[in-house]
Amino acid sequence: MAGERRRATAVDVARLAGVSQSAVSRCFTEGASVSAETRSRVLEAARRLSYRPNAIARSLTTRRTNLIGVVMGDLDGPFQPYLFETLTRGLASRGRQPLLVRGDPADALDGTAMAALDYQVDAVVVTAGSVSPAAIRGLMALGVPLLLYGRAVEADGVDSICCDNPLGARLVAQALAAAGHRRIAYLGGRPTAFSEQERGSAFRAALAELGLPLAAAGEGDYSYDSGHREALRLLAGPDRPDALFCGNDAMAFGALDAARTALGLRVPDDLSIVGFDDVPMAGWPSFSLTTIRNPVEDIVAILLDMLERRLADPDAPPVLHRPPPLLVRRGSARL
Amino acid sequence: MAGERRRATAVDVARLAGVSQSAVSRCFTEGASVSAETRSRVLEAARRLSYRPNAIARSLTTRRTNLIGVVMGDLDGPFQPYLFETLTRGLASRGRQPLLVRGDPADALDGTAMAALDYQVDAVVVTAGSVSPAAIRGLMALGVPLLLYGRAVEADGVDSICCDNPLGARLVAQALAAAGHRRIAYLGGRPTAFSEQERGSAFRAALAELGLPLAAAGEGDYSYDSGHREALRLLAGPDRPDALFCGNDAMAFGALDAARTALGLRVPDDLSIVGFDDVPMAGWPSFSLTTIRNPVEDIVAILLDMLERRLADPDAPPVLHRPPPLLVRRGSARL
DNA sequence: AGCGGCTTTGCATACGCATGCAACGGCGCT
DNA sequence: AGCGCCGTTGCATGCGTATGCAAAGCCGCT
Repeated sequence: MAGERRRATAVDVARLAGVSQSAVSRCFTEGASVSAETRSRVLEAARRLSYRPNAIARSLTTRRTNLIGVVMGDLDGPFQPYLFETLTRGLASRGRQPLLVRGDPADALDGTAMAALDYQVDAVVVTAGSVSPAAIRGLMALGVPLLLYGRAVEADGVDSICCDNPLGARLVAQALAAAGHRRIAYLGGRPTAFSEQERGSAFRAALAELGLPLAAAGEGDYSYDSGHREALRLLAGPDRPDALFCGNDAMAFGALDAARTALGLRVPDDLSIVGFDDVPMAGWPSFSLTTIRNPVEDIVAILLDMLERRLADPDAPPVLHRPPPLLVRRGSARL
Repeated sequence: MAGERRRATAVDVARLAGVSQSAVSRCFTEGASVSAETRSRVLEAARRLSYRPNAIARSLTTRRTNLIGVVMGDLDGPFQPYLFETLTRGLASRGRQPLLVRGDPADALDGTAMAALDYQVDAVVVTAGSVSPAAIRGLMALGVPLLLYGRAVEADGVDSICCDNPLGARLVAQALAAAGHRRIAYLGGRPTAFSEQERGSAFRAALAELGLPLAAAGEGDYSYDSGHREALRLLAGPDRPDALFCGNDAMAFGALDAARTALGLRVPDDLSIVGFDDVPMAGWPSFSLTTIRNPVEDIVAILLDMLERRLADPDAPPVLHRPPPLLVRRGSARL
């Protein structure tokens, strides 16, 4: 019963059920022509042999693996796991298998990573924030549908969805200005990240439009540690900023800890801190982080629809979605 | 160049290079017999056609997919992503592809989850904390090597590795008692989880040995929210505990927030809080959580060795590892 | 009874690759 | 020159499944 050395094949089932291998195959193929009696005989035989169709062999003839390559970077911060969780659940619920492709280190996709694509994935979804443009081109050259999350690219057969970063940055600038902050600082993430490029430049532009200078600027890497470190630097000087906008929540948490614990500042009385993403942790009382909500669930839902559409018609025109983010007011900013 | 409708096959490469398909295959097979000249001609042709061997087709004949099924539950807490990250990196570095199998809901593996196993994974690694014993048996019946993380099971062809939970729980009990705590409470995780069963009973036993009563007990589900909720309940009564041991870090964070923010308690002066796992966040100043270190990196390293060993010899005797955890003293407990 | 149309079935083949086997060629040896 | 050996190559086949095609069976109809 347990631990057969060799898994049963369709031929084994066919023999047991007294039918041809084709008949067995048809019993496991949606919409194939089989009589009710044959089907039940076959299914019974299959059950007795614990037979399940070999997805690998099947995909060889159908030219569909049902595998979706998911390119992602580190799961270090709180955001990536949240996104990954949502995405893989969604894929599973649509009957697709996520196949992990590790990215990030050096922003390039090395051999090990690309090896995953040898499994003939039906499509590739890129969620890693900083995959180099060269790597993206490499993926495009693969001749496989490509879905990009978190960046906007215009190219044939490439769909992308990316929260409206500039809008999010503007919302923060306007809210801070309206609340009377005058010495506003910005802590950016990894400069190679698309989201950083959009958020940083839009925030600067919005401040300029409002007639406010940028009091100080730091460069982190989207990690808690970098947020902590840069906040210490930005807040140490004489003209301490009265507000700090961080490129993501993880850095905002680091900044929050630095401000309160290391510098003894009161948040939001002495300093307003605003993040970006609204990860689940942002709502924890320890942080109560005011932030921009990156509507992950909505985005993933749309992404999955885009995926199905693209799989159904590889030649469909490329699509770009930019869902709007939202300012979530909690306790870390005086707004 | 970009976006060929059909990927090049070994036959295409063979034609271009003027050799047989076998020769092409051998050029991509480690240790096969090919002359230097043929190899370079073939590799050049392969490059021009962007040819990469089809891993699916290859596995059909080699009977090895290089895919490792990874059964995991939610990535909600801080621990699972940390573990998953470490594990998938390790797998990738050994040239293996993780194929995700979603578990948890109802502790069972539903059809969608099992479908992943139709891809002929070479082995299955279970990391989900609460997969029902029935589901485990189902996996064993698959006839595929099974590696269990976080639980101990004795069965042929099943290896397991699991941090020494009883030892961890004892360390906490002893440290709390030695520091003079007398009203010690315990907040357990999901009762169906193996780790909870070990931690809970060992903690109770250790307290009893030390001659201390269990001041109060709560039942959470390993989530931050449940930690918050149960802490409020446990700490509300008249004889407030002076120490609280939580079944994992996530619940400890929730308890910490509840104690400090909602109840206005000073930690560790009014109340000591100890967690289990030592996730990266535990070191953040906001929490500075005293906790038991679950040596994830070491465990994954051992797990990967066990995996290789098992793949090399499916009939090797089963192995059980119980690496010892360690008490990490930070600021959340008066020890 | 005879016929056309529909459903069900099996046969044969293809999917892309790895590999056993035999054939071939070059080499050093006697 | 003749022999045997080894490195290299191609041929043929098999992995487990899906599917086009034709044969077979069944039905209701005239």
